[in-house]
Formats: sequence, structure tokens, C-alpha cells
Amino acid sequence: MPELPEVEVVRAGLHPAVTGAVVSHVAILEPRSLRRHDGPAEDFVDRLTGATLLSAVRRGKFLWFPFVPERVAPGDRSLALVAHLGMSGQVLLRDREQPDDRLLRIRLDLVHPDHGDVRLAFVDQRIFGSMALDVTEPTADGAEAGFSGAGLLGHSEPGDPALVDPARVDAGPGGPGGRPPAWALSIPHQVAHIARDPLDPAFDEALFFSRLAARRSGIKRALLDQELISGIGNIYADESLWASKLHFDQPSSSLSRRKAALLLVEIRAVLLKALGEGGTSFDQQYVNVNGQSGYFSHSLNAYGQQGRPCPRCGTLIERVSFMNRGSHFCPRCQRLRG
DNA sequence: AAACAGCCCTGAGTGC
DNA sequence: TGCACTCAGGGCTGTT
Repeated sequence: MPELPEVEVVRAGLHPAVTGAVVSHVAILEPRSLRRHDGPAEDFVDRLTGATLLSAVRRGKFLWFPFVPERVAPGDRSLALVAHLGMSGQVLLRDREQPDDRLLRIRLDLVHPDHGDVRLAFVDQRIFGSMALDVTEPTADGAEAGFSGAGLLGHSEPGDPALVDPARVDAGPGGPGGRPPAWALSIPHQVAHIARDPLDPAFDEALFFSRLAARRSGIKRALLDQELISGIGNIYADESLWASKLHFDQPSSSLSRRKAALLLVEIRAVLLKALGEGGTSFDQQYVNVNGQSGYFSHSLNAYGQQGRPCPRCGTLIERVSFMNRGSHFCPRCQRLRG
């Protein structure tokens, strides 16, 4: 269930290892993990082998690595390696000497000028995740396509309260006042339709509120729509709605502007807190690039808490099926209104 | 255009 | 011990 905080932890962990690294070898152990790649596995291998990775970038739950191929012809379009973790995907940093992980699907061997050899292992139990090569295009609003550089985690340690201070957000690839490189202003074609996430400095709040007001469907459905607001999955939708005292099926259009603004504040707070705790792990489904679990599962108020007392009022949390997913909520705090 | 059902996918967990 | 069954849900496609 990697959502924004989990994907950001992975991205931040990969960034120093991949930036400036050259891909020396690519192995596809499971072709279905290339479902989003437009072309055969051989094409993926050929174009990526010898390439130099420029950065690790994230928007919502999508991760990508802009790269320069080994051979570049004039007029070639810029490319990126796109990764989505789906439900159970992991990207792990391994030594080449280590035996393969059991559910390894794709393996990239990298040579880094400073860090030496490193192996990037794409592990995915359910094969809902994928990797692909894709052309990039300029962002529609001209702003940076997503988070790169040190990003949200900055130089802090997990648990550092400074993590929840947006003023500490890293200035990005160009540095303070610097002009971002071309790759930072470009987004892979298959990610271009994804909305900016709520931690993105270029997130358009006014657009979010107006689109929310135009929808008659339930608020949870809206929060899970990655074309409206990205990065939120089932866990953080339930947590944000609990924090906002909103019922999952409350029509989006029924929210006042003030209530919608409060919801956005809670969404950001939940995401930042989870980020500071290294993400949400239940078992081995989500781990960082070193295989370590996050701690946010200890901070959950609603998700997976059915049968336990609501931390706010003591009423037992309920779980119902909604949109083919579990929805967890407090029947007293989160009443359907209007 | 928006809403929504259906599909993909398999290891872990459970009950017998 | 082993078998059948259930569960988890993000993103995309197609239909209404």
C-alpha cells in the first residue's frame, strides 16, 4: 500500500544512489512488470543499458528517473525510467553479491562514480506495480514536475519534528534561487495526467477546491482520484477523513470552502507525520530501500482499527466496504450530514 | 463529462 | 500436513 509518504521515503533513499550512476546491466525476470512499457522487454533493456541516471523524482505515487541514453542522436526526445509500486512493489538497494530477493521482478546494476557498484532491485509480490521507459514532456504549468533532490525529508532523521515544518522543504534541483535543469521541468507522458500532490509547492489549491465543489460523489472517492489530488490511497484517505470528522460518503459538493480547507490541512498533516515516521508498514509489504519498516502503523486512528475505540470519543471504529475497499471510520465523529 | 463496474494479480492467513 | 478459500486495493479500460 505504498502511498505518498512511502514512495517519498523510497525516492529520498534512492536519490543519492542513482544520481549520476550509469546502468551497467538490466535483467527482466518478470515481463509482466513491464506492462506500462510501450514495447518489448528487449527494447527496455537495450535503451536503458549504458544510460546515465540524472535524478529520482516523485509526483504522488509515481516515481521516475530522468536519464541520458548511452547513444544520443540530435532531436531525440528526453526519456525517463518510470516506476510505480502498485500495491506491493518495493525498490531495494542491494549488493551484487547478495542472492536475489525471492519476488525479484527487475534488476538494475548501477555503477556510481562516488559510491561504486550498487544493485537496484524491483521486488513486487502482486505485480500491480511496474517499470517503463517513457518520453518526457514539459509540465503544463511550467513548474517543476515533482519532488527531487533531498526533497521533503531534508537532512533530518526520521522522527525529527522539523520534518513537519514546510519551511524546511528543500529548495530542489536548482537550489535556492537557482534555475532548474530541463529534466526537472519535464514529466513522463504517462504521468502527465496525474494531479500535483498536496505537498507540492505548485499544488493549485483554488483549482482543487473548485473541482471538489463541482463533484457530487463522496469525498473519499474524490480523495482517491489521482487526477484531482495525487498521493492519497486508502490508508491516508481514511486517516484524513477521521481527522476532519468527515464521513467517507459525504458529497464533495456539500463541503463548505472552510471545511474543504480544513480537510486539506489535515491531509497535509497526516502525510507529513507519516513521512516523518518512515511510512506505514504492516508486514513486509512496505519497506524503505534498505528493507526497513516504517512506524506510522502505530499512529493510525482509523485505518485497520475496526472494533477498537475511537481515540477521540471512544466509540468503536467500524469498517464497511466502499469502492471495493475497506473504509474505516468512527460512526459518532464522522456522521453523514445534510 | 462524470460515475462506476470490472479487471489484473498472488502470498499470507485462516479454517477444516 | 495439506488443501480450498478469502483478503488486500491502485490504476486503467470500457460502458452507461
